[in-house]
Amino acid sequence: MSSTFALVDCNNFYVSCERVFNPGLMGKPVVVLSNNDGCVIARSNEAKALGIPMGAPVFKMQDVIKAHGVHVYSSNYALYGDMSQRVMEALSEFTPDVEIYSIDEAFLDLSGFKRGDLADYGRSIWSTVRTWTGVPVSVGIAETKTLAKIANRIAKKSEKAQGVLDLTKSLYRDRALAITQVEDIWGVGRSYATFLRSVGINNALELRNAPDSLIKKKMGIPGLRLLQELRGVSCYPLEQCPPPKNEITVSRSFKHPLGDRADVNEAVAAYTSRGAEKLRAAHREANILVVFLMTNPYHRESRYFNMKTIRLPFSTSDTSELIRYAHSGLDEIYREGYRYKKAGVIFRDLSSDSHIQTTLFDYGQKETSKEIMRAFDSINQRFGSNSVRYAATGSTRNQKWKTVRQRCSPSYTTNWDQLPKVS
DNA sequence: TCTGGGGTCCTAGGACCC
DNA sequence: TCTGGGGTCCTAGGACCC
Repeated sequence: MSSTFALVDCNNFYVSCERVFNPGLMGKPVVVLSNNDGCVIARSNEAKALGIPMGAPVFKMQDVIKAHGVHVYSSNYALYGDMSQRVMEALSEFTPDVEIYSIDEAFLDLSGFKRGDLADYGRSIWSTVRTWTGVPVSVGIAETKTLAKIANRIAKKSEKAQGVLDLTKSLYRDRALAITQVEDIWGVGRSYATFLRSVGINNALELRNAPDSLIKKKMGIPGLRLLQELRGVSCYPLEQCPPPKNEITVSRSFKHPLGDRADVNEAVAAYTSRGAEKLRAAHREANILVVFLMTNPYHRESRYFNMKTIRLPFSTSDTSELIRYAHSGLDEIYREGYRYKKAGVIFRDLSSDSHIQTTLFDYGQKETSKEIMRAFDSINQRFGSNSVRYAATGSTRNQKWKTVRQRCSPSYTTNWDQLPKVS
């Protein structure tokens, strides 16, 4: 039996979240910025129409923003994360087989459903999510995830589709593929798109009909899978419980470059501490710690990048231990005389925290460390993150490396003090 | 002056071992 | 003259996704 997937994707998600709590933004150009208010990472349709590209540095867009009164927001992840949960809960009403693919997208397995009813079902999903959460979505339905992506994209853009497109009827499929340019296909990025165009493949239909050997040569196994998916043969099944993480990264750019070792030390300690929290939340421990450091890559002169990989003697998620290793790695890569723009830590080769892998002598110590970490996490959970912190992360008043968010909306749904007020 | 963050998968090449 | 073959582990880098 062939499979059927629906892809439900929130329209301009971050902007839509802002609009739910500030309806005055409806119909107006709105953008949401990345950390440090650096780049544009979400745009309303009106902002797209003004030619503001995805990822554009905001300082380059100042003229357009001023001229058209574009509303600008810092990203408010507490709000978006919470809204995302509400959307996903609404989706789970329609089938238990939901894969949360990203903060604003989910795949639904609709394989058991009758073909003729799919579009109606899609419309029902569309209106339910909108009514329950206020967030507009698009729904694409097809035999594979890749085709569902294509259907979704057309559903979002076409007036006629009204937010829902069912491609399981082969009548429409070839036409849909023909109007989908190669760079808009899931799995085709800039470099593959350039290659495909260079061999005369310009849209998804031409790609589907291309010879396997040609694609395999340049795009490898993933390329072959892509061909199969376009032909309606599903290669990517629904993944409901995501496999355990293999890697955890915490890194940030600094608003202003740092030339002082003490500041970089603090930042690295803070990122390590956050990473250790993520490890414990995922019930994982790290065997490898990587610390890295870089100057501003957009500035040609005096560029520096370096990283140090450290294999830990045994796996751990203990904050103070990890900070010690991160600092010792930093010792080896830190060079005086540079102004650093970004640093980070990566935990690799993660193992489960359920088995204790250490020497007999360390056993008692390990138990103590685990208890301290449990207490640390539960205090922060109860009283808000950073209620207790490690001294190495510096005094909050002087953290020069701290990310800046100057135009942030309130945490309407996750903070009692910031609930929306109706007057 | 001002340019995000966090992931995954795949491939190639070197070191090392038997 | 003729200089093996294969496996594993690691790292780096490239490609993609949101």
